[in-house]
Amino acid sequence: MKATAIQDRMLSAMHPRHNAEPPEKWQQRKSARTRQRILDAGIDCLVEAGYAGLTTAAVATGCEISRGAMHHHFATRLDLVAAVIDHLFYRRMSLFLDDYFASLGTRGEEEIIETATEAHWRSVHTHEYAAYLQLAVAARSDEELAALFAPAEKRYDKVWISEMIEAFPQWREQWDAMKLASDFANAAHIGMLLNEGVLGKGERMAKVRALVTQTVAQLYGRQ
Amino acid sequence: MKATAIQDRMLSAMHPRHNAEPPEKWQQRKSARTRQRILDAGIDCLVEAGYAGLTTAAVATGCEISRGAMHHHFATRLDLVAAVIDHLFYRRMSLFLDDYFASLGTRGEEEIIETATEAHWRSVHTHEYAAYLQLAVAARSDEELAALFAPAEKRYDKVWISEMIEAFPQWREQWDAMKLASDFANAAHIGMLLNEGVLGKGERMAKVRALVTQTVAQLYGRQ
DNA sequence: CACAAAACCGGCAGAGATGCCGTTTTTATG
DNA sequence: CATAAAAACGGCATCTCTGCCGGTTTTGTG
Repeated sequence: MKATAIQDRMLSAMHPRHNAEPPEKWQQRKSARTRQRILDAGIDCLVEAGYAGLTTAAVATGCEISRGAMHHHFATRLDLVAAVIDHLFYRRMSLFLDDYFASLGTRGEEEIIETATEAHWRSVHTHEYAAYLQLAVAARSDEELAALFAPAEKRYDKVWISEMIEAFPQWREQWDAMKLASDFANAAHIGMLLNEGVLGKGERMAKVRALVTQTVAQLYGRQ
Repeated sequence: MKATAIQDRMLSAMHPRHNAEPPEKWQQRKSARTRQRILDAGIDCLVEAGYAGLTTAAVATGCEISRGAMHHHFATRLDLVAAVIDHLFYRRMSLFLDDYFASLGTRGEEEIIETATEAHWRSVHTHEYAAYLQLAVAARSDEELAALFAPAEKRYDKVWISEMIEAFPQWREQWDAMKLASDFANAAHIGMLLNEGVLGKGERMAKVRALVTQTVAQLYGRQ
């Protein structure tokens, strides 16, 4: 299906080895598997204990390897952080695309904007997004982290925009509106997530959500 | 002027001793002054090094007192954190009100919504808001902190809503729109702040800002 | 002025994280 | 099977933060 092609292209742009064939030797596969487990554990650490909790010790414990093995894959904490960041953006995009394309099939073409907006709102509630939030805020007060995080974030944005344009060539006249709608929904949904403690998950939040969705729809000239 | 009355009422609701007269004895005044310096240094620490950087040692260094004196005022780190949270919300509201009422005078009554929205956008860029953001995100992965932060946040929200209503009794028919607009602008502006790394400070951000302001205005039936 | 109380000082041990390194186990190669 | 290379292991010194505590200086009181 076409969705897969778009997904592959976007994910390849996010991660060079996205659709590379797995290595032949068992040793290399094992190493890659361990590396993945480390990165997944890193995301867990971020969600459960924040950026300060992303320690080499905690990650090693989290995926049940020794600190020695940890050090074999990532010599310093910052090496680990850099790898976690890449892994995180890749997974974030991957998960969103899976959910979006899956939900596309269940609704009509005329509801595509609502579908996309709702998928984005769901994506904000994922494990991966929680980890992203921790990094984004930590990067505001940690130059070392910011030096790694800012470029990754910009790359994610670039891939997002360029592929959004390629995915909807028929909406050429609305590309500007599309970009603005994306920026707007993105900002609004982060803010709503952060204010969930005050807004709750009931009617008060629903009203804000409805307003955001409606504003997005208006940008596309709908009502 | 009337502004001062509203400000006093709101700030009193945020802080019991808002307009209490300063203590007579020099010792108590000195103690209170030191306490203030500690809390201000705590906010600085949050901004510069995040919640993990809000350490007793760093704060003591920041306001040039000994760790002993620090311990005299706040026995444990958590005591300090609790006090910083209260201080922070108080200052956040205080700064916003100062800015808002000051800018009210410079513009016409018919631009009151734009004035308020712009004041809020400015408030998001303050030192205090940066510290708030660090706490809000840290609280998502730290139960001890959340136990202190969540109630403070809810109290701030409660004061905000009730006083917003008292401040604009003539808009009785629009209270619901007012609350929604407040929630919406709040969420949007946080999100925009967090995405500043991607949106930048130029035209791209300006477009989102304009969209938010326009959406708020529409809620009040304007446009 | 004497005495008490408050405010402030700096050192100590414990806990946890970091980076480093020598060693052992597992897998690949000739 | 022998040997090399990769992967995983766990201990060590160091650093920082924490909580605690005995001692000192400054301010208040009779």
